Amino acid sequence: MARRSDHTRDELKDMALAAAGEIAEAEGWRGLTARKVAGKIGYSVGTLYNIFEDLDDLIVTVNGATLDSLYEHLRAATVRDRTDSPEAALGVLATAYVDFIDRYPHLWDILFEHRLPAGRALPSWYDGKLVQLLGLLEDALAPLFAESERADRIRAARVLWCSMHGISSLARSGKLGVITGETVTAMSDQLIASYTAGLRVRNRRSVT
Amino acid sequence: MARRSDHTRDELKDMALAAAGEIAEAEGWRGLTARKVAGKIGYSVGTLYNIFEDLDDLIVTVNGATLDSLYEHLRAATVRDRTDSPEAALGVLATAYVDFIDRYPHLWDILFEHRLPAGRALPSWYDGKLVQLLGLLEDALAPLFAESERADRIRAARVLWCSMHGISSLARSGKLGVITGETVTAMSDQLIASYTAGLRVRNRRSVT
DNA sequence: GCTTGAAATTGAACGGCGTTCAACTCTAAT
DNA sequence: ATTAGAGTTGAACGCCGTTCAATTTCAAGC
Repeated sequence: MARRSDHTRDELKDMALAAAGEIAEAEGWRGLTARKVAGKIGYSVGTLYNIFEDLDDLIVTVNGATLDSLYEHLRAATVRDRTDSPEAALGVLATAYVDFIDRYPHLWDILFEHRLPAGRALPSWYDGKLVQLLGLLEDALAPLFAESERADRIRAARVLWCSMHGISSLARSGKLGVITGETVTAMSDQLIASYTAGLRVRNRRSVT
Repeated sequence: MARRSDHTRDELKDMALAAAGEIAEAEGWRGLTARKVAGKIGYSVGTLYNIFEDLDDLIVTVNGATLDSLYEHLRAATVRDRTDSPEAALGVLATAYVDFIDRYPHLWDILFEHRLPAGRALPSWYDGKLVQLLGLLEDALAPLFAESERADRIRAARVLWCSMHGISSLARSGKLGVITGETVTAMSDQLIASYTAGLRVRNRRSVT
């Protein structure tokens, strides 16, 4: 019931985000509550509402951090495993993507399962982080497109992004029937192989 | 507070499902509560818990009905719009799929957003409904595969199913950047065109 | 027709949730 | 020293899912 000045506003925000991430990863979506986050950082729930608009705002902020670390994870993989074909580059990204989900399954769940209440839009910085991620796919796809086909390349990157998301999402939710880790890999391999083969044909480039 | 025998157990179940569907479609995921469903059918929450194990059980049952009507919607479309190529057949399915989401957006949301608590599995009938739906895709893809390539055909159907789900899901959640209805169509068209083109190339090689 | 046991139904109660806000305490500028 | 304002608290509100003792009715056996 008083000013403490143990931490600055920014420190508080970072602490809350870290705490929320830990709770989410430990207990999943259903366990992430305002009271728990507040308790974990040693403040009352009122203080949490002084930092964040509401729980949705907190979760969206957590998701922003997850997007950042996903980007970093994928970028590191492309740097580590250099490739000489779009197929191989996409394979590296897909592997890293699955790997990320394996490492932070609940953070990934929250990233994509959380929905703002009707009528509320994601903050504007969300788009930037997305563009960054899609950029990795666009780079990988670049050899398949001419300079003038920018729109096609962007669309192809989005399609692949969505498709990978769909495979992972349905697999994780158990809504694809009996699924193993290998099934996911087999499906993403199949997706990349066939989709890029199709792009090559349609863009009239030789299959190498 | 007594036996009423106004309705049989099955009638009650149907009424509850219908009520839940209406509430869900009207107010979305966040508005679907046990008390509201009970109120809408004129019974108390206790009775609801006599019919369903818990809210998750009710939602999963709702989702079963949604899967049925999605199947019926897609099947009707393939019967209505006869086609002569896999590409066209998949186009019809994709259009019907988008159409279904447009008509029952919240039911579709709940179908794919709801997750059972950790450790609980979907009921066994769920798989059957899924197989039925995937069957539609397998049929559409049939001309692209030899009789002996059944596993490949099944996998291709699943990949397409997941991909369409990914596109729709990310579009609906606003997690794809600025998205219009046309973008979704453009992406699904692109997916079908390139993916099938890729399948044609790859299967021509392996078959001949 | 009466008795009786099983099944259906109720609603109050419990603990937890997100969210609000009056009250309080401390900081910093004057 | 005073004071304006920002930080902090926790009780309170109205929801939520879920449980269960109590109550009422039905149907079967007599």
